[in-house]
Amino acid sequence: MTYRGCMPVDRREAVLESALETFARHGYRRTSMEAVATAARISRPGLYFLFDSKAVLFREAAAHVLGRDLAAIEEILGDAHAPLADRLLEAFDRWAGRYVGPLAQDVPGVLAENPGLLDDTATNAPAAFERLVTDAVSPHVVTPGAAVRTLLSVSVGLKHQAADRSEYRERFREALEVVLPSTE
Amino acid sequence: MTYRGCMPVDRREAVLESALETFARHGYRRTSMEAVATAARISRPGLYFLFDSKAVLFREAAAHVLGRDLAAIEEILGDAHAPLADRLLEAFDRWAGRYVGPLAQDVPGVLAENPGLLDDTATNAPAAFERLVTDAVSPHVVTPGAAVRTLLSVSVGLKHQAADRSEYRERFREALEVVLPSTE
DNA sequence: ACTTTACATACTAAGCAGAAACTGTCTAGT
DNA sequence: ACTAGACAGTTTCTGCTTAGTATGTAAAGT
Repeated sequence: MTYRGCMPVDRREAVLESALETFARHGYRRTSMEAVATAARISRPGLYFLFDSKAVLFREAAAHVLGRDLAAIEEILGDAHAPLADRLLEAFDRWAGRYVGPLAQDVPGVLAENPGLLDDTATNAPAAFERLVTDAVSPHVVTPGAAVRTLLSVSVGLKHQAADRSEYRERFREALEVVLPSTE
Repeated sequence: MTYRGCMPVDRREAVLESALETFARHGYRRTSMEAVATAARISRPGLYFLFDSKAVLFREAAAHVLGRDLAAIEEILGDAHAPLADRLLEAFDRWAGRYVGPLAQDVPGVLAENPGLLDDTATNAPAAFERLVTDAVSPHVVTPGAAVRTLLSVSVGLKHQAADRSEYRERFREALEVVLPSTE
């Protein structure tokens, strides 16, 4: 967006990513700016130089990471060469599967627990994801809306049922075979 | 089991049902034996006459209610006249849908929060439900296991997504249409 | 087959003061 | 374009005391 710095890779982005990681690990409230600064290898006043407050930092970190994920998902789904089921599996894995399991840090969790801190980008991200998936599914299925809503429910359910990411992927692939009747 | 009383309807059963209702409303820990006794319209020492301890009462209440539910579900699914989708909708509604929403008391919740208090009947109830559903689905579907596991994931997901029971039912019916390709 | 009353023991919730930690800011330095 | 250090004001945590409540048992009654 605007000019921000002199580093080869924008420093703000690196800080945003490590910040959300830290927030996700311990929760928003229990994560101190000191901890975020240490994880980003800068000083705490330096962190306040980059972001006006803890709330702003969290808001921007959430928007940044969700934006990245949605962009990656859009690219995955746009690759018309791959089979639809494969694209959907990778899209849902990126959206939800990678956050499944006790080892994974729960990014969606920390976002859900602090809805008041999020901006429109973050709030609308789930709807944006649903639209991306619907667009990808539409050409292949008779009732895309119902199919996508069902897949979203499966994903939410698996997030609670699956013990880890690989189980999420296995079970979601199975669901895709059930929901997409021999597409292709 | 042993001889228990003189009432036309076994008093223990009435107590068990009102007890689980009370436990579900406030949680196990925060429900006093006094509250259970009052809800059952007996005295607290009278409650101890019927059940040796609070833990035993909870265990038996859970087993009793789950047994009732599974019996009702078995009957619903066994009615071969009704279309499969209708039977499945009613079965899942009874198993999960009726507990969706802020007004509903969360029986599954209080069971999940106190796993150490449950006996085998209660612990095995989810597996028993899955078997009942699988048996009902098997004659109509090529991959019954996958279809049932998917429906279970949808149900878990909807429990978190749906605002109330009627939304659960609508969305689950939609999922049934997606999963069961024009059965019948 | 229960009820009422009562009791010992254990747990838990409430309040509260002191300690600690956190946020946001500032200054001085490089 | 930052770092180091420090500071005021506020929020959170900790340990403690005390009061309230819960469990399980028992006695006596109907």
